[in-house]
Amino acid sequence: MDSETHHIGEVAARVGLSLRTLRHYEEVGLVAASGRSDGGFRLYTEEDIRRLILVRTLRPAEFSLEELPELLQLRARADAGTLTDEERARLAGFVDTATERLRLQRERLIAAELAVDRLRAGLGSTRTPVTADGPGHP
Amino acid sequence: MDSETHHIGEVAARVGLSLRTLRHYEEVGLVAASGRSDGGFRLYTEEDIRRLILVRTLRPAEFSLEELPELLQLRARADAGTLTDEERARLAGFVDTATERLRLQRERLIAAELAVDRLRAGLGSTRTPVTADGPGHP
DNA sequence: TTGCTCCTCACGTCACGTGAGGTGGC
DNA sequence: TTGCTCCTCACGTCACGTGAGGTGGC
Repeated sequence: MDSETHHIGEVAARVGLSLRTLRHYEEVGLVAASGRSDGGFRLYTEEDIRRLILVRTLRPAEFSLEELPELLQLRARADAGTLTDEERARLAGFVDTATERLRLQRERLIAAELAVDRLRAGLGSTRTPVTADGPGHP
Repeated sequence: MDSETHHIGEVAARVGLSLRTLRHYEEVGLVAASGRSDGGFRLYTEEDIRRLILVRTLRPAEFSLEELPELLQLRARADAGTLTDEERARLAGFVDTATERLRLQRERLIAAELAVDRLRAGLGSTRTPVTADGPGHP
């Protein structure tokens, strides 16, 4: 069961990452396709895809591709209920770091939205070199 | 008036960018210090600093350092009320692009926050390798 | 005069993008 | 057999980080 596999193009489209990004994730040992076809095509399982989605989802927390494997491993062990005290502390550290970074991102996002709103407002003041007639070409 | 200038260290601290970033922005022609001391120290005016803050604020909209000068120029002309129709259209394009990107960022941020919340929840289930006694070494 | 701040190279890094040239699969 | 998809190099890019070696300013 669960022998359903998928080619890289389909996976890239589904998870919203580029082919190059998927290959890069494999190069650096973050997410590898579980198998290969006889011809050498990468074959991704649904499990692989879930891992890719989790990685993509966590990216705004700005973890490097190098530290994500440990985080994913800790998460798996947490789900399995097999965390040691030390691992629990490590995972808590990741969560704290992520939380703080996301808080910062939210602040910056709000500031950026405000700035763009002001830009749009500046656009609104239709003040093309004012001649006798207003704007609006009938 | 307004002859108040500031050294790069003070500016970096105020705007929350690194020294290297400020120098890089000057290298690529995005924001240059208006002056230099006799000894060659960069001297930033309050106007320079406002420009830096605007750049930093707009960064979540993912404009490249190369396209920001045009955007800032258009904004200045919008404020001055001297936009041509073509410039107004360009600026509107920037605003639309920015708006869409920020919308995406917000979506991703929310997804990331949820994922981190789930990670934290996984931490909560205190289930260290269950022997007869619970956790907590006295 | 002592530090702390600043300077200019210039190479390194991270996360991919972008062809170049070649093959697999329905 | 024709395309479309995939493959592996391998160099390029963007936005800086990180010393190395040297000087300015209160």
